[in-house]
Amino acid sequence: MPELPEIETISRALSQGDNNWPSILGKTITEVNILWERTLETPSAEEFNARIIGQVINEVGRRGKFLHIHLTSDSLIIHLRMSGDILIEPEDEEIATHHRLLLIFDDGWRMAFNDTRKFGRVWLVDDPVEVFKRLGPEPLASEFTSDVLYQRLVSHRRQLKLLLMDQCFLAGMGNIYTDEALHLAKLNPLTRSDTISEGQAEELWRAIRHVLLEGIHNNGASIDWVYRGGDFQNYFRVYQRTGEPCPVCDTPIIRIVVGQRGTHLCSTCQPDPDS
DNA sequence: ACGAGCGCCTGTCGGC
DNA sequence: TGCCGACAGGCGCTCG
Repeated sequence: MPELPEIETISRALSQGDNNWPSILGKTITEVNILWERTLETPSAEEFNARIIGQVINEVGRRGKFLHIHLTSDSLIIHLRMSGDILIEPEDEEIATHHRLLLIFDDGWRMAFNDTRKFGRVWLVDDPVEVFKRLGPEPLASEFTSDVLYQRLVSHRRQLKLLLMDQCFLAGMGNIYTDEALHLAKLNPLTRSDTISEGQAEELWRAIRHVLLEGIHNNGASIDWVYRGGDFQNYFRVYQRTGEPCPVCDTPIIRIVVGQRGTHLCSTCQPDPDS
């Protein structure tokens, strides 16, 4: 799924409420329904049940692409992977086909983790660092400066696209926002990270922050069945626009494969580093 | 250190 | 119509 802007959108919708549901802050978890056991990364189903019941939701946040729900004494951490979504619904509603985990609250509402492809994972831990320890910087944090990005880029010799999508390098970028940022920065996805200039790193830094903020502003992107709240898909410059004109120069967008992921670019704006 | 290949899953779409 | 491969917003693992 969902990349940083989509998780941020969901996080805000959970803590503030939205058109379809109230805020979940202050609700007490009274019952659990585990519909696909492998959704639980840790702990076991039995321990999950025993530990989470009775805990109150105090805060909802985000780290990279992880949703972080702060409970009375534990952290409930959710990764939506490719097809996950979170919905708040009345507790007596019929259970949808792809619901994998339900948390039932004390006031008639429940939280559903819906995940068609079953790649999503949930952790219940007392210390969130257990899950977050390997993550790179938050791209929207003030500490993540253009110079930090430059230093990190030149300390590796990797293709830009693969590095930007590596969550240890930077937390939150996925296939869509990486393609969009590289186009905005006029950089080819195959460019080796150690060949980049300070000026190019600054352009890339601006582009990353620009596309992420643009995504958040539009409540994320909605594709197919996945998170249906946002509009950003209407503003894609290159992603899934193969054959359509580049918004900058009208050259048809091409699709290549980088790291087994479909990659969209303009061959004029983002010339191949080897040619 | 780096990147390719594969597994994990379900669903849709286009070609034959 | 049915079948079959390609592809889909992610990531962890193994293997050169």
